[in-house]
Amino acid sequence: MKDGKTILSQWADDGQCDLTIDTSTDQALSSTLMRGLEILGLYSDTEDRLSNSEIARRLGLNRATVSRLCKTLVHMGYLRRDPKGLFRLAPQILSLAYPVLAATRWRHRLIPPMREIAEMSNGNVSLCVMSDDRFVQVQPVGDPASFPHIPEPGITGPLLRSASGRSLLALLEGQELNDKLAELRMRFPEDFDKYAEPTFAAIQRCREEGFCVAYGEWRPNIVALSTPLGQTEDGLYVALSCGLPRFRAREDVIENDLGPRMAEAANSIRMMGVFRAPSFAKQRA
Amino acid sequence: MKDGKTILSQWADDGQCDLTIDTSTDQALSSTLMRGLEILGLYSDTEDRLSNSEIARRLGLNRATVSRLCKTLVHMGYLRRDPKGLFRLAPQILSLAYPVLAATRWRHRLIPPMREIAEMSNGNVSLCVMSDDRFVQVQPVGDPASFPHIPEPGITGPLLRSASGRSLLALLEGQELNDKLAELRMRFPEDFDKYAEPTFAAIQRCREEGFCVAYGEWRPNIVALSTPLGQTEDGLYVALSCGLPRFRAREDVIENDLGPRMAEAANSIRMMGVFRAPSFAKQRA
DNA sequence: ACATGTGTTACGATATTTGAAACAAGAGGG
DNA sequence: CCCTCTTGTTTCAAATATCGTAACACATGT
Repeated sequence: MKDGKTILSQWADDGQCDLTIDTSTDQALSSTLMRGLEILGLYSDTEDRLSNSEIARRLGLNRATVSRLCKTLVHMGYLRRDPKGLFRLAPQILSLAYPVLAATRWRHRLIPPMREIAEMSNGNVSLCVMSDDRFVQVQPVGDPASFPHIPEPGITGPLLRSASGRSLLALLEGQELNDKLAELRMRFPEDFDKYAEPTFAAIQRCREEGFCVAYGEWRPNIVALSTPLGQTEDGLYVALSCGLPRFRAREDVIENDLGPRMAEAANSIRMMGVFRAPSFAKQRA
Repeated sequence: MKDGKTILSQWADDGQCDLTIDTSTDQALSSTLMRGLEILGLYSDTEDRLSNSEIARRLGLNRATVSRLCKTLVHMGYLRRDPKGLFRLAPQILSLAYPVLAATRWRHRLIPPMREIAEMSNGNVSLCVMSDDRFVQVQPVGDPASFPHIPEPGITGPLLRSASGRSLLALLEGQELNDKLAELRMRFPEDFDKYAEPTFAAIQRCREEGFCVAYGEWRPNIVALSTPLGQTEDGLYVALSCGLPRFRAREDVIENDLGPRMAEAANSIRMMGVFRAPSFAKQRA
C-alpha cells in the first residue's frame, strides 16, 4: 500500500533513535509502589480471585513480599479476602476511577448515536480514549451476547494492533505523533516491527476515509472498525469503535457500508461541539 | 427511641474491647505503597489536577518523595501530566476498576426499576455495595441536575452516617454485624460516638419497615432513603438508595409514601433472584 | 503417618527509600 | 531590570523500610 508507505517513510526519515534505555532498576522509580500496582493490575474479568502464591508466581516475587503487599492493599480497602483466603478486588477500587468517570460526562450524550450504530451493525459499540500507550474504553453500548469480553468501562488494549488504537493515533499530528510512535517503538519493539505498517496504513485511511478496520489483529475473533472523533477540552483523544464477531462480519459490508456510516456518524457527533475536530476532518467537511 | 436501644444494648452487652491499636508505623504494612495509593486517592470530581507541592502538603510528605512517587505513577500509566505540569488521573485507572464492574453485571437488570423510582421521586437513585468500612455506589440512575455531586460509579461514603451505609449494615447479622461495628468503632471512634444510636435505629427500621432515612447527616443538603436488597452470590452486600435535594424533600411524603414504595420496590427486585434475601425480609414476605 | 502446598511472622542484611540541600526554571512585584 | 518567592527535579549520604531466608502453623491429600 502506498498510503502506508507515505507515513512510514516520513517516520523513517526522522531517524530519531533510542535514548537512554536504562529500563532496569531505575533508581528514580519506586519499585514497591510498582509491585503493589502490578498486583492490582493482575485482575481481569476472568481472573477475579488470586492466591498469594499465584500472585508471587506471576510477578516473580517472594511469597513473603506478596503477603505484605497484599496486607497493605487489604488495609487500604482495595483488596478483600474471600472465604477461602483468596484475594479479590474490593469495590472500593471504583472510587479511584470515579474522578475519571466524572470528568467524561460528555459520553452520556453520545450514547444515543452509539446505540443507533449498535443496532444497525448488530455489534458492540464503544467509546475509547488514549491513555499513554494504550486505549481505554470509557463507554460501551450494545448487547454483550456471544462476545469474549464483558463490555464495561475500563477495558484496555494496545494502540498498535487494534482499530481503536490506530484511529486514536490518527488524531495525533506532527511532532506529537512522532513522539508517540517513538515511545511505542521503545516500549514494544517486537509489536512495532510487526504492526507498524498496518498501523500507518490505518492512520492514513482514517484521515482520508474517516475510519479504519482491523481483522482480528488484537482479539482474534473480533473484527473492529474505528473512527477518530477528536480531542476533548481537557485533552483526551477520543475514538468511536465497533466490534463484530468474525463469523458474522462480511468484509464487503464492513468496507463499503458500515465503515462509511461510522465515519458519517463521527461527523455528526462532532457537530455536537464536544470535541475539537482533527484537522483532516475539518478539511473534509 | 426504644428501637434504637434494642440493638444498642445488645451491642453494649457484648463489651468486646479494643485490641492492638498499634496503628502507627505498622512494620507489617508497606508505607511506600500506601503513600502511592494515597496520592491516587486525593483526586475527586472537584479536585482533578494537583501539583507536586499540593500533594506533598496534603499528605505531609517531602516534595522530593512525591516527585518520585508521581514519576512512578506516571510511568505505570495511572497519572498523566497536563500542559502546566500538574498531575491528573489517567484514564487507565479505569482498567483497575474494570474487573469489579464486570463482576456486577446484575446491576444492569436493576436499572429499569431504579428508573421508575427516580421518576417517581424526582430524585437520584443509586445502587450501593459495602466495601470494608465504606459504601460504594456502583450504579446511579437519574438526572444529576442541581446535585452537589456527579452521579457515576465509584462514589463512596461512610457506613455510619449515611442512609446507604446503614441499610447495608442492616444486612449483616449476628457476629458479622458485631465485628463490623467493632471495626467501625475502632477506625472512627468520634463518628461512632456521634452516630451509633441513629445508626442502630436505622438498622432496626430497615428490618421492620424495609427502609431508613437520613436527613442530611452525610451530605448536608441531601435527604437520603435507602433499602437493603441482599447479598449477591459472590458475597457483596447491596442496597438501593434514593437522594433528594433537601429543599424539595417533604418529610411526610418521604416517611409515608416514598419510603414504603422503595421497600416495596426492593421486594419485587428480590424476586429477580439476584440476591440472597436477608432473613428479616424473608420473614416479612 | 507422611508429604506437599500454602500463608504468615520473625529477623538480619541490604538495597531502597528518604529528606536535606542544591539547582534550574518560572512567576510576580517593585 | 533585579529580586524574591515558589516550584519541580536531581544528587547524595544516611537510615530506614523492604526483602528473602528460614521457620512456623495450617490445610490437603496420599
